[in-house]
Amino acid sequence: MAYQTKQGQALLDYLRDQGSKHVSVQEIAHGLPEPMGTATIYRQLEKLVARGLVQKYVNDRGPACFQYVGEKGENCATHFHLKCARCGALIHLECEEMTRLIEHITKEHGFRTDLTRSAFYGTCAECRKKEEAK
Amino acid sequence: MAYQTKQGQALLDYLRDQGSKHVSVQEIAHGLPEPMGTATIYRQLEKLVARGLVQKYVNDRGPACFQYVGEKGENCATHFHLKCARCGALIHLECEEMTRLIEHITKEHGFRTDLTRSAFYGTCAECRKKEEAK
DNA sequence: TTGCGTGCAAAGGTTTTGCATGGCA
DNA sequence: TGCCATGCAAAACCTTTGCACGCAA
Repeated sequence: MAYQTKQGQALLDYLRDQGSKHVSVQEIAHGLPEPMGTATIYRQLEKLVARGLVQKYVNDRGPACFQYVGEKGENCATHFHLKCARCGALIHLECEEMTRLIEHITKEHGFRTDLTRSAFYGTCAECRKKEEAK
Repeated sequence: MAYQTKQGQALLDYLRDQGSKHVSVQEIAHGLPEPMGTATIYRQLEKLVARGLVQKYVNDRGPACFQYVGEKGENCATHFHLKCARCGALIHLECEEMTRLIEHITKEHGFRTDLTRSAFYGTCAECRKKEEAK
């Protein structure tokens, strides 16, 4: 049903190499060892997102970013993300308080949270220091 | 420093009438009593967002949405939002557990969360029922 | 009178789509 | 061989910008 192509493989390899970094389609196009059509990148990414291997983030400005999150449920579905609106840093948060809250929301409010698609936006510790220094 | 124009007033009135509903620029253009240039809508919205009266949400697909949130700190900065990825419903959540978590993140992780820009994405109670019924 | 706000049209950038061709199974 | 994937170019879309004119202060 789905063919295995060298483009698809190259893209997945590339994303995996980036670790938890967020990359845009343009960055991908420049970073790939072999040139690849933009349309192909978009179409492949769509498949990877559908398979749950890649996470898509949309930004207020500029292009969307993509991040490799590994096999389904392997990592980013079990913890939470804090995204700094100032420097763009993505902080992975694994803490008990968080887990407890998600459970609370599921049980008391009937809302099933999708951790791979949710994040808190705000200011990270680093940037807070910079702001206060001003 | 900032002029008061009838366009600006009309836009604010319109948004206030929509309550906590999310509307796109196109919906605004169609909903306003008097026609208004698209560029003006965007420019006015930018100002309202900067003033904290309006909140902007970017979506995976399609145009961004805007929501009236009232005077600074009046309401949506004090509680949290759950957004259903299936039906688009926006649920306003005011609960102690949530407040406690935000405090925890601020103190223990040094991250200052901006509640007006953060939301949990997932499936609401209504849609979960529908899914289970299938 | 000053200069910000408006409206139109054009530009800009990102993402999608159509279609002929290429390559996997 | 049958069909999905690719690539190119064009289209579609949302949003921003330039510029002349209008209007608030």
